[in-house]
Amino acid sequence: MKKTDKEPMTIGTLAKAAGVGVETVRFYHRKGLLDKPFRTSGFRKYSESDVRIIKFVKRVQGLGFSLKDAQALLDLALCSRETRPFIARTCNEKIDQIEQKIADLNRMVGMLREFSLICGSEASNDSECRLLDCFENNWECCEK
Amino acid sequence: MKKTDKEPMTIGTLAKAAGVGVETVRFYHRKGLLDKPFRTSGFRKYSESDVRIIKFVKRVQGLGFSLKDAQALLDLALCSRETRPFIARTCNEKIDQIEQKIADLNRMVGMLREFSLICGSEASNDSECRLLDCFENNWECCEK
DNA sequence: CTTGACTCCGTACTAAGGTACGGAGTGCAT
DNA sequence: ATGCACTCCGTACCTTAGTACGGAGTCAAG
Repeated sequence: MKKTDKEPMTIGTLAKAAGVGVETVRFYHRKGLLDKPFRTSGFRKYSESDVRIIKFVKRVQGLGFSLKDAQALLDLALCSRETRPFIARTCNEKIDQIEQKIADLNRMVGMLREFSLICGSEASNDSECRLLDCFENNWECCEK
Repeated sequence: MKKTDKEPMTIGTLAKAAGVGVETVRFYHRKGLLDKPFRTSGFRKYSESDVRIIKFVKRVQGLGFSLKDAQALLDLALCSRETRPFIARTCNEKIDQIEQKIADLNRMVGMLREFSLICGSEASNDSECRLLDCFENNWECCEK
């Protein structure tokens, strides 16, 4: 165990480690995504776990979820006998949400593939092909 | 062919048909998602194809894409010999993007399931289990 | 030929998620 | 002990994607 690993960071170091701006960290405090930090003479002090929280948030966000969603996921992070039922329910809701999204994205990819095959290939003729029409026909377009 | 199908609509009729507000239609004009419409004595006149464009945009948006993305998709909506290579490339980029997102979401669901199993079940002990840790370890958490 | 619903336009506002500014205090290296 | 980088705080500003406002013009039914 190296001593340097456990040394508290200032906001700038944290921001750099997490790949965000200092202002973003302050913003996350305002939004309650990060707890009120310890301070030494006014300066906020952070640990590795704060880096992890920010990276987590950024990842969740990158998948198309809001900060509020990220917060909900963070909130179910710790389990105990009391929180278990709530956690189970929240997890299942999240899972349903995500699976819905996956299904939509899969339909979207299928449609794009179809479109690419028909409209992007040299073999195709000059007939107009509208992406729009594909969407309309329940994503089962371009068949003819 | 019924005559009524081809009658031009006013902005309010279009908005209702597409399930958006009148102001949204005007906004889409400003953003260039809808072309400058024909006008009869000042009033914009729309056709069914405008309804389709708006529905398309809304659908694409619902999948987590921006209006800019929607516009790009609209732009490649018509294919011809000249546009084919560009269309194929754009489609494939989009497909890659989406598949990446799907893969991430699948990992996310897997992790949530695991978490739900371990932390949400009555059988589990009181040990701390952090969703965060799961995310960190390449989403292959909670195995033990 | 009036009345009510609809449309016109520019401008302002909202909410989310930051990003920037500016004056003051702090910490540390020279 | 003096700089310079870093931090503090509140406030203002930015973008995206709309939503609302308000005064004026228009259409169409009675």
